[in-house]
Amino acid sequence: MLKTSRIAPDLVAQSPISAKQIAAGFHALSEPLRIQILELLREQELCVCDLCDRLEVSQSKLSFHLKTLKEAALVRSRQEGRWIYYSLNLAQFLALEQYLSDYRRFSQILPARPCSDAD
Amino acid sequence: MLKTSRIAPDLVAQSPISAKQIAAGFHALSEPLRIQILELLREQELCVCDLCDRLEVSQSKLSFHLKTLKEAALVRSRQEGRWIYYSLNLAQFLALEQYLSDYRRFSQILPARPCSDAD
DNA sequence: TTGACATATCAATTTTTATTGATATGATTC
DNA sequence: GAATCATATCAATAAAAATTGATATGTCAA
Repeated sequence: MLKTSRIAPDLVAQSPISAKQIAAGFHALSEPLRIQILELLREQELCVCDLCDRLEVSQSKLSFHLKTLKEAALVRSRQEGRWIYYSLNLAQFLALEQYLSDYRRFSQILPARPCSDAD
Repeated sequence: MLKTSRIAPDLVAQSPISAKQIAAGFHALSEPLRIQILELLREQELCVCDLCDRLEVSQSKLSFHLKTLKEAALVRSRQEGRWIYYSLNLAQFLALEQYLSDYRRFSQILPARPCSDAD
């Protein structure tokens, strides 16, 4: 059985996510650099300059991808003085996870029917 | 608490998925028409001509997107006479779902640290 | 074995996304 | 307020993905 941990209280009871948000979310997850960014943010909140250093990419490039991630709601940002800290928005990860799990849980997978015999 | 159903026996114990497969999977999920295809396949296995009819899209276009989905292992195909039936590959949905759930389950989310103070 | 059908593939084009370098914005320090 | 630093945005270009129409491949039925 899948080892599913309990879900933290601040992650439950999200409003239903739109198809557009779903697509944006998966799109944001489909780029290697963005995945690297997310992996780093798993460990801790980071400011843009730290991400630049660790990933060895230009600031402008990073800014572009952070924007994509933020628009997809996968990350949040927070300003502190002149730094802007980025962190994961786990609620959105959960929303995408649940979208996928619905396939597994609610798909019928009927046996084949003769083609063009559909209702 | 999340209502997680038991996982069917044929879905467990997958070999670890590569980063490339993850990215390809999410990329395949990031396009509206491909999402529509998957939604239709949730209900039943379908041949290309049925999908064409239902989605009102050209055969060549559909073929292109089906290839993307297949390369991402989200769907399978099976030939029967001159028809090719497509169906969901739920194991891959599960793999992506688990990739996402690891974020939720194993991310630390430490409080901010002063920028550039990293080890 | 010919003709019709289902699907895949290809080449050309269009559209979308990403990269780059330069500049703008806004906060901080002197 | 001038200089500096962190970050965002912009315009131009490059690269990747999608669309289209045409053609190829393989199956079936007559």
